[in-house]
Amino acid sequence: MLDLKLIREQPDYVKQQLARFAVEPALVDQVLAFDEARRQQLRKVEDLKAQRNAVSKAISKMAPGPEREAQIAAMRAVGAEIAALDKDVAAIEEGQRNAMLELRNLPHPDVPDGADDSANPVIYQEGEERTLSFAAQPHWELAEQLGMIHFEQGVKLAGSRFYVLRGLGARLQRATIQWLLDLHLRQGYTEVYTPFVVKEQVLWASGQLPKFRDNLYRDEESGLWLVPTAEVPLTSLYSDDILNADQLPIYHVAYTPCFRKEQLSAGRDVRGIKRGHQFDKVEMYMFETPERSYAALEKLRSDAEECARLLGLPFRTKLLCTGDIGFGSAKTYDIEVWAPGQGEWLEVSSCSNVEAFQARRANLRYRPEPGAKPEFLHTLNGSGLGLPRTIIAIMENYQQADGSILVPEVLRPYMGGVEVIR
RNA sequence: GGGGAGGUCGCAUAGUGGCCUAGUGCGGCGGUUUGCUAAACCGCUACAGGGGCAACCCUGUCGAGGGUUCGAAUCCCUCCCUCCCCGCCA
Repeated sequence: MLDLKLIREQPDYVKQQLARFAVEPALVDQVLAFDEARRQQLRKVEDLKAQRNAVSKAISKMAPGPEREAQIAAMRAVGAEIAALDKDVAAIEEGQRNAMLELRNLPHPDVPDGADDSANPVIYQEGEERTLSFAAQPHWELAEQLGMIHFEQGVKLAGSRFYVLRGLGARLQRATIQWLLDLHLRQGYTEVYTPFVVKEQVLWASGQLPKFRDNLYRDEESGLWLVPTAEVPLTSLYSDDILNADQLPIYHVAYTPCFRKEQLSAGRDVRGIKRGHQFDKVEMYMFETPERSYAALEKLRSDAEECARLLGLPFRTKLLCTGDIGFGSAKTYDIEVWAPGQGEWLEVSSCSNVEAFQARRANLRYRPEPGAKPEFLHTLNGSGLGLPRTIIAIMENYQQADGSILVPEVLRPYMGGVEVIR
């Protein structure tokens, strides 16, 4: 959610920034109209309430009689008026909130204009788009030959875009998760294990709703939704709280499965495990002061890059342009690893500073100084890393001419010392 | 699933229709006093919204939402959560 005060005070600036995303300026005017109407009605109803409070108090001290009855009758009328105005105000506030929830975050000055992902500049790269000395196989062939992934069984259990990991395939994923978590602990994050289902409000807070409604699984009976990323529960960990400045920063890391319907990308990436309805991810999440949040974004990015580096995967980092950056984000880096079997760069991490966008939605504040007014804090999120794609890159980069796969050195202790999958 | 007890200010508690502008204690902050510390004493002690240049004033919030009433922490309804007892069970 954007700062209402900013919209009120600099509507033209807000419109101009939103125009970079082809957001209609009328949406901003709509918010302003609601705001004006709200204050107008509020003034009326609050005056009436003050009057009623004062007269009611006077009534309590009056002796029974016609004068008292007259005042009670008068207040009965005022009460009816208040009820009508209260209803009015509530409707206006709901309209305003709904309009506010539809507005995306404003971009950081660094964010370049661009139509789509092809306009994201590469700002850093380690390793290259290498080819192997033999004909590289895509991961779905390698994994099936080695018995690491069973695609048909996944379909049998849950339909298309589900798969079963087996043997060293399952173990490789578990080892990678474990290693990633341990790495992030060393980098200064506190591990968190959250529910994998959440209330609807939690999805509004992180900004998945309203935009991704069709991409989320939910249970009608309980009203609970399956998380599409750990970012969702992590955002609301401290919602409605007021944190003390000395508690900040808070850095969390969480492993969760992620559930996405992927209806929006039906037909894309149907082979292999690149895009499934269920996948695992290790996610980093930061709660920071506004002054430090951009320094924290650089740490987040560097911590995510370290994952790819230590796994020995060629990677590059892009700065997302206006055409590709997420709804809530002010600035986002994507980290991609090279997959020589498929011959493409795979996005394995997306590191974003959403500034106060989620904090406002989650009512998440901190007190800068003892006794000072609470302020919204900044939150950041970044994958570290997304599992299936990391596994794809490991399999495709570490494949041998004979179809076996070397286990990256850092993972071997987590694989019971297994060095080669064959 | 059944039965019972609860949810009040950071914590603990008081409050069964108007004396609540939510009291008291603890903790916390500031001050007085003081060689230093402590004690004692005094004051402050939430969040949101609206009005005003400002001092300040007003509105709302006692788990949430409705209702009754001139007036609700207090009465009624629904829901959520916590604790205890019983039953059932991966």
